[in-house]
Amino acid sequence: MVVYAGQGDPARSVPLLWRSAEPPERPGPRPTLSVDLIVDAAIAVADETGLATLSMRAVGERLGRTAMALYTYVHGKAELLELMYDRALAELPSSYPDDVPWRDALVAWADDTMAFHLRHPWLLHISRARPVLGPNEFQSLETVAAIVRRTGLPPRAARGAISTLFHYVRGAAQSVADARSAAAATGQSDEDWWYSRSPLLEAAVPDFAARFPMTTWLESDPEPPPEDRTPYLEWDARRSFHTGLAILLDGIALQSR
Amino acid sequence: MVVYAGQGDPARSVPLLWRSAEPPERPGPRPTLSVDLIVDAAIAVADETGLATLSMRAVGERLGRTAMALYTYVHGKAELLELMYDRALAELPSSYPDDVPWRDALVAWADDTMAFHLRHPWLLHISRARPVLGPNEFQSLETVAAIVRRTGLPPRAARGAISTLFHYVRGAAQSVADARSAAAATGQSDEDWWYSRSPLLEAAVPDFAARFPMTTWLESDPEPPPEDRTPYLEWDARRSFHTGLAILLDGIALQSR
DNA sequence: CATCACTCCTTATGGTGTAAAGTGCCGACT
DNA sequence: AGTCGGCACTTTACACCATAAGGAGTGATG
Repeated sequence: MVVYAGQGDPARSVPLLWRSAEPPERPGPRPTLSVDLIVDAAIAVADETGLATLSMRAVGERLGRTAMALYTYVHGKAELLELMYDRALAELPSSYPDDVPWRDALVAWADDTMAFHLRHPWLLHISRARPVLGPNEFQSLETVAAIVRRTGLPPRAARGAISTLFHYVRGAAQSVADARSAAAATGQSDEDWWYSRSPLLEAAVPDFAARFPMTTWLESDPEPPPEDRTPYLEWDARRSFHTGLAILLDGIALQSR
Repeated sequence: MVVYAGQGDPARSVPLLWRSAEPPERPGPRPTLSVDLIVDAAIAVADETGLATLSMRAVGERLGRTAMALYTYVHGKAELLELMYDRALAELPSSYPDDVPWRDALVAWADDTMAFHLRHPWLLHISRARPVLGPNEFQSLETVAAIVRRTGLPPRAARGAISTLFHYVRGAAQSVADARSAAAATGQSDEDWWYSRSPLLEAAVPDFAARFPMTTWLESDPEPPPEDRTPYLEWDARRSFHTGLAILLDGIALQSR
């Protein structure tokens, strides 16, 4: 299951996102919570235990309230997710120096964006099909666009390049995040997991090398193992991140000439 | 929420995947279901209504049984998902002609893989962090590897290229699938959705052009609209799919020289 | 014919989002 | 000063979910 953004009531969520509505003084008890507090609590829950365990009850409990208390501030879980999404994006750097070559700037951007998604892996499970239209989402687009513009590409091609860059970085982050959370969920390291399965596989498919020659070829010439104790899958994903990015940037450079 | 593969009991799932266990003749009532029937029903449910509504109950009902009846054949939902995943992959072509240039073969592969994921968008929500180790998963790797090998890249670089290609295609498919399901979920076309939001955005952020100059620049020189009635987001995603792929293949070609 | 392994069912538990209604607070108006 | 009305927050309830536990019936084998 994946969560779709942009599903809240726009008349409510747009002002909330841009904080353009000042709550007037009104009769009744003073609110003891606020949208900001709730969004912060929800992000904390998602960071710590993942989107799957992000329930209205969990967020409420973290604030010493019941789940229903949140509905005064936020119309539902969908709206809360939009707010979380845009809020988290505020963490990203909003500009990169323009006295370095665009290529270096894009590598820095990719690294930052990768690290950001790994700090908040739940972001990867929020679909970007419908933009949230929040200030930080636009700012993040603004930031890459400023770099890509320096390639000299016209707007159309720049849009394509940006979308490809986003996909690439999100895909790579997804790999690493998945590797981590799979390890956490099963309590098995990549190696444990593999060692527990490979004998079974060999038993079930004795003629593996004959049946899958190309796969066998791919697995010849293995990587040297990582020096530190980084889990293999994660290490591999990170390593290939930069080589893949280089391919992509080569392509962009080629297009812009 | 996302689903992780490779979490079932390997001692059970590997033989199930490779169908290497023949059920012996036993006393008791004859089974009226089978793993195959269940997996087919589950795939049908997922294709029709999405992974979010794929419940054990729904699969059971489609077969005229209760949810619990399935547990005799399949240990749980996680195991069922692994089986669905590997089964679906059987649809992919298992080879591409080697008398065409590798570049054309990769474009054909990408198109097929894209179309495949759009036929079964729920596949995109099954994480590939831990491989399922099923026959069709290996076959799909085998198929790309056979093409990529013809670039002349050594195994290590080929692995990187393959992983980048997979990410790219899955990412692009994700965009299109998300656009579709967002439209279905909200009952709004992209245009409806945008038209309902843009006045609100303009009201909330009157100084948009000054505040986000690069974004404004990006949106100058808009694409000509699609001739047919394809929804905009989907049409845009499909169009940029091939230009992005071209960038990527340029990069691979560059690397292999 | 009795046994016994097996399929399938009913029931129950603890989780989810959120609708509906109840409680008590407190600023604003008379 | 007293009352009123609207709001924050709670409790309760409902319809779902996966699946554990245990019971009922089936049908080939001894």
